[in-house]
Amino acid sequence: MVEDQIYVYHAEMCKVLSHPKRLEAINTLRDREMSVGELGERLGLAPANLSQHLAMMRDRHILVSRKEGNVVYYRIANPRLLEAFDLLREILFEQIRQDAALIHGRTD
Amino acid sequence: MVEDQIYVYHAEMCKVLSHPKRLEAINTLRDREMSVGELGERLGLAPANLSQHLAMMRDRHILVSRKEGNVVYYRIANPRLLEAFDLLREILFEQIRQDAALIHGRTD
DNA sequence: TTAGTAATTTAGTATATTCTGAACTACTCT
DNA sequence: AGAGTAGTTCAGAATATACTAAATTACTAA
Repeated sequence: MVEDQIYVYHAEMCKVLSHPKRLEAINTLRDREMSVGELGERLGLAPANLSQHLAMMRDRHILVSRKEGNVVYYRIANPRLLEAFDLLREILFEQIRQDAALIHGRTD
Repeated sequence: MVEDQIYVYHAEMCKVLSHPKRLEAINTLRDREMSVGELGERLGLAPANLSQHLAMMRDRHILVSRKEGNVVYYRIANPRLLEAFDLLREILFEQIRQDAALIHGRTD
């Protein structure tokens, strides 16, 4: 079925989003593009490792890059992805609050 | 940092969502709860395999289960998760349309 | 042209995920 | 109690992911 392909594609996108440092990279690029060097410092990742994460996200069209001289800048390809990022995060916070309330015996 | 933990938690959630059959299960449970047997038939999964997927989603509070006699029913724990599911899917469709347009030389 | 810098690619190892079949648990019905 | 059914758990093999260090590419500037 062609429907199956949607699930595969959807799952692949989620797989890219399923690493803390990739999520942090996306969130760090929220407002502006950034060089690989600067991003590496902020995330605390070795250049080779970061480069692999970025290539993966570029391949999935999550990020786009441009080169200026010696420096490569990455930015979010589609700002709408941040909507999905924020929504899921909001749902998670809600869930964490509920779980915490359960542990502390609250019902509100 | 405590901020790091959010990324880890967010990433773990995405990891659960990063399998086509798990996504299909979520989408199949959208409107009503379903027994493991019925779900297995719909998804075309072996009982052992499905059971593992379901346990994983239950552990992450994506699904909840209830037992009635011999039969176990699963349902979506938090309907808001479907909002995130639908939003990401919508973004993906948009992206696929754009990629297709590029291949076919359109600019609209 | 040479030395240096930014980023990427490659190769290898360690770890995690997925799936299968067999064993097991919990329940029903006779 | 015994046979049957629904679902789960366990053990393993196959595959995929993540990270590291070393080699490589593309560029800049002396």
